[in-house]
Amino acid sequence: MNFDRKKQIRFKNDDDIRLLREVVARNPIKNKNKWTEVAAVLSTPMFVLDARRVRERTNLLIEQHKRENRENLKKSGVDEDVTERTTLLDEIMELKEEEEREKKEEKEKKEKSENLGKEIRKRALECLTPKKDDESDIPKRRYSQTYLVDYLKEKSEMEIATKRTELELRKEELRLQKAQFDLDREERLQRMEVEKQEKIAFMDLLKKLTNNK
DNA sequence: CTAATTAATCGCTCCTTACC
DNA sequence: GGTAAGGAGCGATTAATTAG
Repeated sequence: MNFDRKKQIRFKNDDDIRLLREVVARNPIKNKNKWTEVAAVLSTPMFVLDARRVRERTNLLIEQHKRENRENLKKSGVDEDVTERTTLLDEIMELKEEEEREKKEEKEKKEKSENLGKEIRKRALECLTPKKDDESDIPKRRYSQTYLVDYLKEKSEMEIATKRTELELRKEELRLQKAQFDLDREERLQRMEVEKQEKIAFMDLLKKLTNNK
């Protein structure tokens, strides 16, 4: 028995929607401290939340959403209901994926440039270390200096070249990502619109039927 | 009603980041 | 280098909800 444990706060569907809206609006995936803001916005005296609670609830919802998607797919492609709830969850998942991709890329880039630096330094060092005596017809100092200059030149050229290609690649990637994202969003909105129209048509039909009675 | 299932809380640990 | 601070996730425990 633990007496200092808080009373549990259960999320209702409305609460979930409000939560998901805030998460999409503020993107705490990218700015960790935003979890606090989200919690502050959603908290009322009756419904007290902290950043951790908000984060854990979001994760739980996403887990459930993923599970549902998997199951729908298995049951031979039942389309998910197009509701605000699922739309929001999809968007949050995209935010998460985007963040992950960015982190991975950053890491890879860092490693790459580190390796490049190491390599060049190593080679420069090799050329600076004294050779055996039998090569001494070339003055040591001159010998190493020219090589050092060469390597420095090589180094900066390589860096500029790789940076340029990396930048172009990155730009292209971003463009594609954005295009895909916009496409997805457009598709979802359209689906929602179609559903709304169908609902309206259905209601009209109902009205007609009842009036004609 | 009780048993089973699902969700919330919390302690702990691991990771990253900032600072020395 | 290391280490303090804070975020995040995992798992055990407990509480609430649902099924039977």
